[in-house]
Amino acid sequence: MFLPINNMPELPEVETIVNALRDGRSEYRTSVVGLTVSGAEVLWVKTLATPGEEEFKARVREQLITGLSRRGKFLVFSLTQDFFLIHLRMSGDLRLEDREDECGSPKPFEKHDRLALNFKEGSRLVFNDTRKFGRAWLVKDPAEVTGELGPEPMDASFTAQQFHQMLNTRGRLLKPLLMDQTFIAGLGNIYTDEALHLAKLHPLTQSNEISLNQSRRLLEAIRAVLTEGIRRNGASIDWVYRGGDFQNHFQAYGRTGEPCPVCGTLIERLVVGQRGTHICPNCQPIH
DNA sequence: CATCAACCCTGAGAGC
DNA sequence: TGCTCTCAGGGTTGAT
Repeated sequence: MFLPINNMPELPEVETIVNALRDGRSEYRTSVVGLTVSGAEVLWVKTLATPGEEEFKARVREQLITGLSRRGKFLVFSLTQDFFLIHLRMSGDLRLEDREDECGSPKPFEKHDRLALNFKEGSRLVFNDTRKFGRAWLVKDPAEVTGELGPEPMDASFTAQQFHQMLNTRGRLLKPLLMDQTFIAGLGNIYTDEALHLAKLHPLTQSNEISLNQSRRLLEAIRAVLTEGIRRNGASIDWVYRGGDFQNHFQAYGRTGEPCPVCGTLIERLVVGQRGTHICPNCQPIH
C-alpha cells in the first residue's frame, strides 16, 4: 500500500506550523514574530516566485516580522514594508535554527534547503523542500497571491446555505471541486477523501445534485476532519507532521483493501481528476 | 465554464 | 548489487 513519506501539508498542517512558529512552541523554540531580517540566501532560484533574487535580497533586508497567519495553505508573514508568503506544496518544511553551532562556526545548509532568511538575532528560517514544488513570494499586498482563493472552511461566517449555493451554481465533480482552491481554500487529497467518507458522499457526485441537507453534512464533515487534524497536530506536532503513525487515524485515505471502520466493506481506490481517491463503496454509493 | 493532460521534481519501490 | 522504470503528490498552464 502506498503511504506518503512526505509531509503533504494541507490546512491543518499549515495551521499547526503557523501557530507553533508564531508562538515559539514545539520544535520552534522562539517566535519568528519580532525578529528582524539581516539578509537572505537563495539556494534554489525557482523556489522564489517573485521578485527576482537580487531585488528579493535587497528588499527583505532590515524588515521586521510583525505577524504570521494562514490563508488556505499559504503561510503569510507580515513584514514592516511587505508580505512574505510561502506555499509548502508537497514536501516543503520550515526550520528555525541558530546560524552557528556550539563552537561558533557557521552551520552548513542541509540537503534540499532552498531558501533562508537570516535574522539579526542570530537565527535563521530555512525553507527545505525535497521536490522543489514549494514557492515563496515577497509582495506589497498578499492578495496578489491569495486573491483568488475561495472561502476558509473553518470561518464561522461561512454557512451551509452559501456552500449549497456554491455547489449548485457549478456543474463539477464533487472531489475535484473541493480540491479547487478557488472554490474552497485548504483542502488537499487526504482531507477531501476523509470528508467525503464522513459525509457519505461519492467523489464522482455532480456538485449541482447535492441537496441542502447533503451540503450541510458535507460542510460539517469538512470541519470535523480539519478540526481533528488541527487537534492532533496541536497535541503532537512532531509525530504527526514528521510522518509518525498519523495515517492510522484515517478512515479511507491510503487504506485501499482494508476494512471501512464504519461498515467493514473493503476500501477501494479509484482515480478522480488525476488523483488517487479512496472510498468505501458501501458508505459512499453513486447516486 | 468544465475537463484533461502535461509539466514541475525527487525518491521509493519494483523488476531485472 | 545496481541499474532502469514507474509513480505519487498540489497547483499552474494551455488545449479542447
